[in-house]
Amino acid sequence: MRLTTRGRYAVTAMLDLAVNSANGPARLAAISERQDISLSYLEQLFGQLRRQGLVRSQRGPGGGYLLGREAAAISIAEVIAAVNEDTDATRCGGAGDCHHGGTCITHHLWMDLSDQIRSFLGDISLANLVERQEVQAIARQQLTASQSSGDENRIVASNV
Amino acid sequence: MRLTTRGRYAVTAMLDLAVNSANGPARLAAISERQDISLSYLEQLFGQLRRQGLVRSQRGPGGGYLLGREAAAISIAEVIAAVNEDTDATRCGGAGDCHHGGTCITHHLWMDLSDQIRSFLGDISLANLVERQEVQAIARQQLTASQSSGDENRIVASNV
DNA sequence: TAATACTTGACTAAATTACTAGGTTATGCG
DNA sequence: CGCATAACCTAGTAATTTAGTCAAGTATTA
Repeated sequence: MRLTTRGRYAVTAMLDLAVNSANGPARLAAISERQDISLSYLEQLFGQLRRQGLVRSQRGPGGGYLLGREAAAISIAEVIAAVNEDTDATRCGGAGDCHHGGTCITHHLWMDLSDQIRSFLGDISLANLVERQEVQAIARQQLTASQSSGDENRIVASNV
Repeated sequence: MRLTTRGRYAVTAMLDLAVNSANGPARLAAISERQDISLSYLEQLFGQLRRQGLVRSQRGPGGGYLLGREAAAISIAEVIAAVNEDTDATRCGGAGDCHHGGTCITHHLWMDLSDQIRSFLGDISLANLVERQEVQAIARQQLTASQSSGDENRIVASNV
């Protein structure tokens, strides 16, 4: 499990898609504009997302992308894994002969830790994020109505 | 929070240190040999770890590194953050003016997700890992005693 | 004082990221 | 039909990061 801005772009775009594809496919150009991500870069990412079945595409005018499954059935872990090529080539390619003869305990350990993270992110769905986003948006609107400062108030439900 | 092999190296080395510094400082050369990580690369990583107070160094003959705090008080999140330079420069540097005037909801969302991961990894300590490692080692020994295949049997307690 | 061992900095090859450019297919509509 | 629209594909590229080397230091202790 690798976690970089690339994964963030993917999650961001998928979230945008989840929100904006309710009535018909969403165009990459629109997502690009809304989220300020390079269109061609999005095309690359969505190519990978499509190959993983996370999105479906509709070509031609009026076309665009739709979620491959319902938002509740798409986990953040899947999205990130889809664009990160999962290069888990860890020294000993799972064979366990990575160390001076003995099996490397370290490798196992990290693999397990990695699994923990994967399962953690696997429990968060796009739907969860949309939900949270709406909660945040409402909270923000209410906040804006009562005051006008530009501070960064973190009003966030801390459990996903 | 970035998660790459660099972080894995750091966690691996810190785990080795936790195990092998019980009776006196551990030399980087020994860690390098045991974990098969380049000595000079380790030096870089430990420079950062030391600056964050995660390890203490003892110079001269018989010197080496010790944990900066007890293993139970060092989280995986800290170790990873220490070597990853925490480049969380996310488009809008926390100002919230990243989008076409409006605050980018996406940014907030990702920040929160990132916080979730951070707190998750923050709850796992080096001591937890050592503990698990020992459990695994015992399980492996027992396994080896009963059979002699070279398969990858994952006998792992799934809760950290 | 000499050996040991950490410290620092500069430097490098390879990989990855983020992005651009330019083309090709498919599809709906006038 | 033909044209605009959109996905799709490929190649290349600058910037950054990773992973590592090399070569000098500096501090400590036997």
